[in-house]
Amino acid sequence: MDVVSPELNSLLPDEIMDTEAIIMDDDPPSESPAASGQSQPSDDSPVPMETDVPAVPEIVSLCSDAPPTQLTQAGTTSTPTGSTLCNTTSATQLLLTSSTVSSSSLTLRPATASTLTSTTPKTTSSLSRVSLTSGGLQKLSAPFTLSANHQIILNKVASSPGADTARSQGTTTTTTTPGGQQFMVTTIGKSGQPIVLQLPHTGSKSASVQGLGEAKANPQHFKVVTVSSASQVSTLQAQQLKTVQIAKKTQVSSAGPIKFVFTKAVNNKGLTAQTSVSNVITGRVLSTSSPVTPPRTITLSETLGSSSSSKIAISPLKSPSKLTVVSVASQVPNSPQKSVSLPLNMAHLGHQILLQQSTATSPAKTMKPVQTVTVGGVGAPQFKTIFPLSTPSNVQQIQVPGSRFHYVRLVTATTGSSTGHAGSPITNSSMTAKPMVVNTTQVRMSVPIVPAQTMKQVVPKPLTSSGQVLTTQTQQRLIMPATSLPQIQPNLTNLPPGTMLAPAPGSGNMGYAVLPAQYVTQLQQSAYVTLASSSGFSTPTGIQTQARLPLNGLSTSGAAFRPRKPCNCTKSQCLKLYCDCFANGEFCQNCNCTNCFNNLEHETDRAKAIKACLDRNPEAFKPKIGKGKEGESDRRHSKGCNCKRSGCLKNYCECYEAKIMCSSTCKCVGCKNFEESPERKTLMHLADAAEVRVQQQTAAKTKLSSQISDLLTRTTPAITSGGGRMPYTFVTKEVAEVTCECLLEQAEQAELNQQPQATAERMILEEFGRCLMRIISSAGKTDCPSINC
DNA sequence: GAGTTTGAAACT
DNA sequence: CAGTTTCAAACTC
Repeated sequence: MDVVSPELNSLLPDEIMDTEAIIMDDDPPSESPAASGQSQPSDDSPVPMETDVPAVPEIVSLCSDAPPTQLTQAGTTSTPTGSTLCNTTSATQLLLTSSTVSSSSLTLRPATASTLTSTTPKTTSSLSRVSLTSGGLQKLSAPFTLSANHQIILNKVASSPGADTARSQGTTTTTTTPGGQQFMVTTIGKSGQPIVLQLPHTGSKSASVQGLGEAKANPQHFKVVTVSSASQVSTLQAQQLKTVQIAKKTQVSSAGPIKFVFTKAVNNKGLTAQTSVSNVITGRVLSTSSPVTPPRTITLSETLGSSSSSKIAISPLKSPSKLTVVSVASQVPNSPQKSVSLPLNMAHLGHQILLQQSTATSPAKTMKPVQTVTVGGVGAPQFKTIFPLSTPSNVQQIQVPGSRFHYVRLVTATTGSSTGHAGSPITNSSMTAKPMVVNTTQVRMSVPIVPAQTMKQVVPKPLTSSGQVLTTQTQQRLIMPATSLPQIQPNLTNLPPGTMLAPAPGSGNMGYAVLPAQYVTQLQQSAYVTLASSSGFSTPTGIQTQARLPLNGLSTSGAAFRPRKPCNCTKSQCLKLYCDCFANGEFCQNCNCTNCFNNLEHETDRAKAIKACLDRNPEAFKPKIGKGKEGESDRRHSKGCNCKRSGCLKNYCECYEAKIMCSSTCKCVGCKNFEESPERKTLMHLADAAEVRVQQQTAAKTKLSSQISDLLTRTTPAITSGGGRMPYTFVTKEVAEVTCECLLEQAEQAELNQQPQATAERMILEEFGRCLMRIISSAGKTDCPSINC
């Protein structure tokens, strides 16, 4: 069974791995009776991450739109398709992402998809259709408990008979459908906390129990994994966001594995009934791919009128892979727009997040383009990543002085109905399980990005039919790096800025492509984008459109970004910090390096290299030039230079190169890079003078160029018109004849006077000079200059 | 453009 | 942690 191993999970940060939020501790018994009966109060206070998201009561449900105090329709456990998670309480919403591949046996029909988010009683009936290939009964085993109200309670305390007892930190429950599908619910993190999944009522299906080992026999697998959490701390409240993902594993079908991403927002603190809920998916999608089919990622997200958004993420990769998807918000139609501030400190998280953002006023059926990108060279491992089709308006570039990176602020294109408030607590709209709205304008997200340049070595592959992204999501998404890379995991926060971990084929748990954020940006600008509308599921007005965007990022506005100097590495394979590209968390592109491994084709090696660098220096990928101590406004080198011979007045010195003074942190010898240094002042003056010279030269060139252009403009018509002719045009046949006569006359004079030959030649030349002068002088006077000897 | 210098990174 | 080696950029000619 391809499940996140406990060892791997144990490496995940607590912020991510903490599944406490799943527990419905705060849920009133009336709201989740089953949960109350099974759950255990958690003494562990959630570890809020450095975010500003107000806390929201933790609610885990498998479908939305449940009235605030009303339990949702309970169903059978037969929906490994994970179709619906009903939010039984107001606080937290489990965002379901379901996916399907059209070519696979796992087919999700529009009608089915529409029911995914339906919270109405119809959900139950429609869910039966939602079941992917198997509509059979589900087997539930301890600690998988099916409550009376059709809630699946995952008691972490209890261990599944078939499960490995060593998994003390979580339990895994496998549920198998009659059709052979198997879906596993595993809780990662702290034990003793049940997870309550409230399922819609399908009526005819009973739960059965199956051990973990049985899953292997099943051709298809669903993996529900509580992957990670992202908590955000605001001045008011803190919120933990967790993700439950279900990955469907097809055995040998043409379609690749299908990943179901369940997103759950975990609230640590209770909120008022009208507090909106924000969902953030920070989990990983565990998927396996068929060895034959190309990677395929399909994301389906939809929001119905009063339902929460559901998403399906299918990413059949060639090998077990992980994809972190962050769902920031969903929309709340038919309800007052409630905003949720989800500041995500990228630096803190060390992740790259693909922000999914909903438009506040758009109907639930509003589609947000989502980009699926397949990258990798020919024959190289292919990667699929879901990217939002971000409009330029959603990204604000931020210039950080001294930073070698460019930052962007993801901005929500909120509409007038959006009522986002900075720092405002989350207003709960989950009482009705409505999609949540995130005002990302408040997202304190700094994602270092890099100029979107054409990838020399890695070119996004055009999507084929298998690489489409179908989405009904109206949210902007952030893809967070997969957090399960053991080697990198301990230092996730120190990954290269904007790094995203993407699944890498054939590398098992190592299979991650550490994508520079800029690459994502580049992909966003260059990759083919498949636009799909969820309305195809919910409304007839929906359209599915595919738009091909230019592959070359240079053709986009992103090309205007800072061009990076190409490296010339020869021995480091561009996997050492010697390489500026690598040190900046960038892929090499348009470089002059040889034997370069700093690309997606060698993502495994690259990941190892990153890990090695982080092991040596956890700060390796952090900007060296940062803010000084508190009170110091000047930038300063975080580590300081160690110059010996340059006097810190050459670009060998990192301080000087960064145009900053050396500080006390420097260990340089003979430093002259300080404020009062006369050498430095001289250099500065020289530099200023040089700059002035350059400017003057530039201006002169510009002026000269302008004059030449003007001259050509003036003279060109003159040649044909006769006015203002070029000088040579005055040397007509007549003029030449006259001139020759003059010269001959001089020769005759010299001969008559018996002048020496030298004198004769001189006389002739002088006459020729005079003739030329006459020609020139008369050029501007008359059209037919007369030359007289 | 080739060769040298330099200092950070990597290694021991 | 210090000393040495490696490396690529900066610099010089």
